[in-house]
Amino acid sequence: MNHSSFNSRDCGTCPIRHRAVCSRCEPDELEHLDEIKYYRTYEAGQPVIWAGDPMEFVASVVTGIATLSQTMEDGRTQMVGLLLPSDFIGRPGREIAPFDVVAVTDLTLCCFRKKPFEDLMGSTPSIGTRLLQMTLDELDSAREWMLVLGRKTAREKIASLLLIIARRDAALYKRLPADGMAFDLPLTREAMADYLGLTLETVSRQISALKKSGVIQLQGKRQVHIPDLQRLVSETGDDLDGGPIF
Amino acid sequence: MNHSSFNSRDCGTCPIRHRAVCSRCEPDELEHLDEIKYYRTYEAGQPVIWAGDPMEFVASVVTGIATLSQTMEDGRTQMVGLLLPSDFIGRPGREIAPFDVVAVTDLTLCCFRKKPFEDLMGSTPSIGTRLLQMTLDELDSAREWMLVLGRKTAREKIASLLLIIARRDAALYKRLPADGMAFDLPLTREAMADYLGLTLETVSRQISALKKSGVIQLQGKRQVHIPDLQRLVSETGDDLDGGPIF
DNA sequence: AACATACTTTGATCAGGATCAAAGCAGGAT
DNA sequence: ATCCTGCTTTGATCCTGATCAAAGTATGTT
Repeated sequence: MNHSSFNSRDCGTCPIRHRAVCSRCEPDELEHLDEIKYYRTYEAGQPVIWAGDPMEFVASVVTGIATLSQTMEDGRTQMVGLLLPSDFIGRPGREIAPFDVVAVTDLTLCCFRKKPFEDLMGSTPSIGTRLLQMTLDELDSAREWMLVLGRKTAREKIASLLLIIARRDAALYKRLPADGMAFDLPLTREAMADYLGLTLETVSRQISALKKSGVIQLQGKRQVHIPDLQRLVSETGDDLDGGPIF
Repeated sequence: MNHSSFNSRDCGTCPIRHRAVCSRCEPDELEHLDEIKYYRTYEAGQPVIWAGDPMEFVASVVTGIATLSQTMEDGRTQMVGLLLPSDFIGRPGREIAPFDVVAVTDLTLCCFRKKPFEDLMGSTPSIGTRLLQMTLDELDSAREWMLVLGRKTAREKIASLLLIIARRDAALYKRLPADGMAFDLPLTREAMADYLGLTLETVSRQISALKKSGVIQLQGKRQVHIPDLQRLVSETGDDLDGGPIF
C-alpha cells in the first residue's frame, strides 16, 4: 500500500464521494480495505478496459483523466463520460464493462476487487447510499449533456464544455472564480469533438472564433484563460438564472 | 387504496423493479406502505412537475407514458428520458426536480411521500440496492442515448427510437418477437423530434422514407408494423453482434 | 540540424437537416 | 354537415457543420 504518492493536497481536496471508498480518508476501515484494494497507473492513451470485457474491479480516479466512450462499427465515436479525480468507475452487480474506458492523461486508479467490494457494500449501508447519490448525480449530468448534444450549436457546445472543465477544475482545487481564471485543456481537439458530437475541424474553428471574439484567450494550444466567466456562460445558451455557477 | 384499477395482467407483467416499491407486489410490506403511498392520475398533456419545483414525492409509473425533458430559454427542448410503466420518478435526497415531467398519455403514478420513503429505504436495504441497480441501468441507457444524439443520422435516430419502443413494448407484455410485430407509437412527431434532437419535419420525412423502403408499415399515423426486425436493427447503425435484441 | 510524428489550423466545397410555407387529414364540437 | 383544432405531410430554400485537402506547429529522435 504505497500511500507516499499522495500528497496532502490530494487528501485535503478529496471529495466526500471519494471518502466513501478510500481507506486513506476513512482510516477506521483501513485493514479491511487494504486486503481488497490496490493502486494501478496507466499512461496517457492507454486503455483501462474495453466495452464487453469482463471487469473484475471497481475503482475511483485518484489523479489524471479518463474517458468513457462508445464506438460504432464504422468508427464513429461518442464520448459518454469524462472521469475526473474522485469519479467512480464500474458498477457492483455487473460483470461486463458497458463502455470503453481510456486514460487521456497519465492516470492513477484506486481499485477494489469487485467481490469483496460488494460484500463490503452489503455490510456497510453507507457505501451503497453514497454510491446511489453519486450515480444519481451522474445521471443528472448525463441528461444535461443530452441537451448539449441534441440542441446546442457548435459554438454553444464548445462553450459548455469549457465551462464544465472550468467548473470541475475550480471545485477540485477549491479556487474561487476570480474575475478571470485559467486552466489547462486536458483534451485534444479530437477528444473534444468526440465529447461534443462534432468533428475536430469544427472544434478547432469554434475555438478560434471564441478567441477572436475575446471570450477566451489561449497560451499555446492547451492553456485557456477566461477573462469574463459570465461572458462564457452567456455563450452556452444556458439560462443565466440557473443559480450560482460555482 | 384503490387496487381495483389494476387488472391481473398489470401485476403479472410488473417487472422486478416495480416490486421493490409496490405494495401490491410485496404484500408483506402492505400496511407500512399504505400509510405513505397514494395513486395519482394525470391526463395526457398534463405536467406532473416542472424543473425547479420542490418535489415531495417519488413515484413509479403504473400505466401510461411520461417524458423527462429540459427546455432552454429560447424554447429549444430536449427530452432526456422516456418513462414507461415500472419506471421510477424522483430521487431520495433531493428536494428540487431537475427536469420537467409531463404526461404524454393518460398516466397513473404510484406515489410515495418522500420522507417516509427515505425512512423505509433506511430500514430496508434491499430497496436501496434495487434503486441503485435501476439508476445504474438508467445511466447506461442515457449514455447509449448520447451516442444516438451525437453521432447518428436522422434515419438511424428514427430507427433507434422505433426499436427502443418495440423492445420495451415486447418486454412489458412478454410478447415474443414473431417475425413481425406491431405497436402503437405513443409519441407525436414533435415529441419524437424532441427525443431525437431533430425537427418534427425531419421526423416526418424520415418515417415516410422508412415506409417507402419497406422497413416499416403504417396503419394510420400511429400504428406501426415491423415486418422484419433485423431489417430495422440494421437501419439503426448499431452493431448487429451486440447480443440478442430482446 | 534534419526528420518524424502527432496535433492543430485554415481553406474550399458539399450535404444533411433546419427553416419557412402551405396543404392534407382526422377527430371533436356545434 | 360544417367548422375548428391539432397533428402530419410535403415542398422549396437556406445554412450549419461535415468532408476533403493542405499547410502550420510543437515535440521528440537520430
